[in-house]
Amino acid sequence: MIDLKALRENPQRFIEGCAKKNVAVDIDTLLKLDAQRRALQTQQETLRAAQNKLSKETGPKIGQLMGKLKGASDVDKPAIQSQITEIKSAPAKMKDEINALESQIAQIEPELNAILLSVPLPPDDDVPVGTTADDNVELSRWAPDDWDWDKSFEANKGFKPRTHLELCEMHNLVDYPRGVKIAGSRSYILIGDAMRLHQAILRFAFDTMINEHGFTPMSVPVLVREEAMVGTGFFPGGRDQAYHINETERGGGYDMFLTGTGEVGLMGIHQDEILDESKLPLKYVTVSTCFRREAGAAGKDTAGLYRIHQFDKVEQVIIDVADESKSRQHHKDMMGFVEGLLKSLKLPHRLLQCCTGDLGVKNADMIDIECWMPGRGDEDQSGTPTGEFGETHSASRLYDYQCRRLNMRYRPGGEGGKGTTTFCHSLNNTVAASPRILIPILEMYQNADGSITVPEALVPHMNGQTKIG
RNA sequence: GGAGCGGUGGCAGAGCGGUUGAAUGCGCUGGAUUCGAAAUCCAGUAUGGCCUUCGGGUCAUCGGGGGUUCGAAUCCCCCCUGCUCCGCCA
Repeated sequence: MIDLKALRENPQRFIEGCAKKNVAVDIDTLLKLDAQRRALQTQQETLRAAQNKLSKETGPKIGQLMGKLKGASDVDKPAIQSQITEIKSAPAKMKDEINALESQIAQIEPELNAILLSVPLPPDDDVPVGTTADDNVELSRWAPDDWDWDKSFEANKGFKPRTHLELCEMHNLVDYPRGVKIAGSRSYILIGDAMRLHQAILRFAFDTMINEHGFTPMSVPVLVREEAMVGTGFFPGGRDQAYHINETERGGGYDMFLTGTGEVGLMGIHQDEILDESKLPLKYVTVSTCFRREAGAAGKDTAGLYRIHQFDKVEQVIIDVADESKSRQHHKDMMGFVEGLLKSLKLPHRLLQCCTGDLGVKNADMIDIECWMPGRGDEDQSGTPTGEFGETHSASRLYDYQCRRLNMRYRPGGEGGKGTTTFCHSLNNTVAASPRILIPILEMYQNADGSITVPEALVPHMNGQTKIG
């Protein structure tokens, strides 16, 4: 959520932000509703103040008269009674006026809040303006010494690549038909060494974050309330993408949603809290199962392990003080952790600066990390795929957008400090999402005979196994 | 699933229809005392919104929502949540 005050002071910044992000939000209506509400609120509060003052005076009077009434003779009672009625009538009349104003405010608020929640965080000025993923800009790329970007897979390795689909079939690593039988389209079953490899990469990524980068490991809920989805910024915009469990109809007090990323659980931990500044930054890592409906992706990436409804992901999150330069540094650090991981796996990859149109509502900046996947992309004349980058990671810098929604704050100056409470900044980045990351691993580590070498870094997590097939 | 008891400020914990935004204690901040410290004493110490001539004013908030009342932390209803006991399951 953006700061309504900031919007009032500089609406142009947000209007431009919407344009850059290619998001249509009616800022004018929002400002109009906000002005209306404030005017009504001021009126109402003035009346309330008068009412409060009055009832402070009438309270004791009524008490006195009530006492009198008890001891009064039947002759005097009606007179006292009418006095009480009269005293009561003045605040009662004000109450009607206040209620009328309140119902006017209540009429405005739902629309105002709905618009406010959908106003995107303006992108940072150094994010290139663009409309689609085609406008994203490559920042850098890395490959091990034995990989030449200018050459095809075959020229690099001396044999034609098999796609991960072919490799999985060859070694009986994935069972799609049975996955679909159980759970419908985009479902799969990882078998044997594929499941071991899946667990190995997750464990390797998780351990690296904990042991080398000082992140605190967490297990968080993946089945959450709507509040957590709204708080983290996935709702209302991404409602279609989440699985919805209708508990209300079954007698529950609220519905539940399956999270599409561990970010929701991690960020939800400190919702509504005022954090101790001396304990910041908080660095959390989780491994969790992620659920995505992939609505609107019909027909896209239907084959293989690329776009699936359920997967597991190691996710990192950093929560720190509201300081742009610190946020920027964390962002770099978090990408550095991932690059370190990919380098130790010897996976060719690149950093891709997402353009404004590809950022999503909640990010000021987002950088994707894409791994080279030899089995993707167009085919050459001989029917061999020419390879393509595929997104495997996404690093987001959100400033206070998420923490404002989550009401997550800290007090500058520490406990007992004099500063006013301030919304924290938050960032998140994938560490490893599997099985998608298995695609580049299987394809890059395949040998001429179709066997797959286990990446050295993962061997310890595969009980010493060095080869598949 | 049934029964009972709870949810109050950073924490602990009173209040159970009328100057109670809330006693008291702890913690924290400032000051006094001291060569310094401990101890003691004094003062201050919730969050958010709106208005502001920037001195302040004002409204809301005692788990959440609704209701009763001139007036609700306090009474009623619904929901969330914690604990204890019983049942059920592992």
